[in-house]
Amino acid sequence: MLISELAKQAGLNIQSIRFYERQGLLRKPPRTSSGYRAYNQFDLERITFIKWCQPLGFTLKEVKELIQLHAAVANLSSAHAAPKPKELQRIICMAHQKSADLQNKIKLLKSADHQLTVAIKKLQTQACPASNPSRRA
Amino acid sequence: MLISELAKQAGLNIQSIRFYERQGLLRKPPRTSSGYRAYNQFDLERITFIKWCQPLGFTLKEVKELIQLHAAVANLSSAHAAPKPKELQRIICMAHQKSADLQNKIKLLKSADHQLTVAIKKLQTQACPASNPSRRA
DNA sequence: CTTGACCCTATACAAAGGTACAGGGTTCAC
DNA sequence: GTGAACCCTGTACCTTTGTATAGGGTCAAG
Repeated sequence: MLISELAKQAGLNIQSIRFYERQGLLRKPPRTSSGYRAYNQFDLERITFIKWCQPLGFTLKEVKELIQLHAAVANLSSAHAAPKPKELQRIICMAHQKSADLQNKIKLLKSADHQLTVAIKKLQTQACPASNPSRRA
Repeated sequence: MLISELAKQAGLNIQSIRFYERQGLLRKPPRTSSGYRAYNQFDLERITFIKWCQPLGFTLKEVKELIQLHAAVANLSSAHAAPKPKELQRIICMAHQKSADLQNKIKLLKSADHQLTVAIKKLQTQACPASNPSRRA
């Protein structure tokens, strides 16, 4: 799969793919005889993962860490090339940190949503003062 | 309150305050006779609000919209200067959109956190294979 | 009446995350 | 064998969200 095909399937543009490669989020792919990047399904999945992470508020740097984390877990399953204990501890620590961050963010978002919901109710009372829903609903 | 006092109380630097003013997130404050910006408690609260919004993933542009929203709701309470119906509808619509965004984001974050938790468990099994907690815990 | 700690404007720079363009090679169909 | 549609590298540029710096005015203490 050449770069434009990957871009099309992943829904992002060619420049961004090369940018991700420079940032170390995508591997340096093998090249065809004429020097064209040759991608596979794995690269597409990687981009899908990156695009999933971003709206969650992870920076590309953090996504890179998550990819390492994922690789470490995958290695457990494949039962070879397990990381050294120290490295593993670092990854676990990072994962805990990310989890705590996520939970905190969830809490804040819930509170924000609650406040927003209250605000909407107030606004709607104002918007339709004639039809008071509390009377018959 | 001069700008450095506000900066200190709000926990952000002077340049950022002027930047927010340029972006329309803070009002253009009245000036002293020598041209110094004169702030009050309202400005401090505004900054507190901005800083609360940011970790929730709102851009400054969105925060600006939320401020409009908040102003609209505040006007309801003070029972004067209520916005025209059309404007009010627009604000309600925006609020609904934001609420939907928030709920979606919460869902994604929960799913992400779940996956992370699973990953951590797997890693910990690997990290301490000798002490298997499922045996006695 | 000078010195230090403020304030002002304007402009430049920074990091993140892309996006576009210039200048040039490759491939394939006609 | 030439034109369109690809690909390459390198570099420049854009937006967001600030931070820093230059050049200069203000104010209060000593």
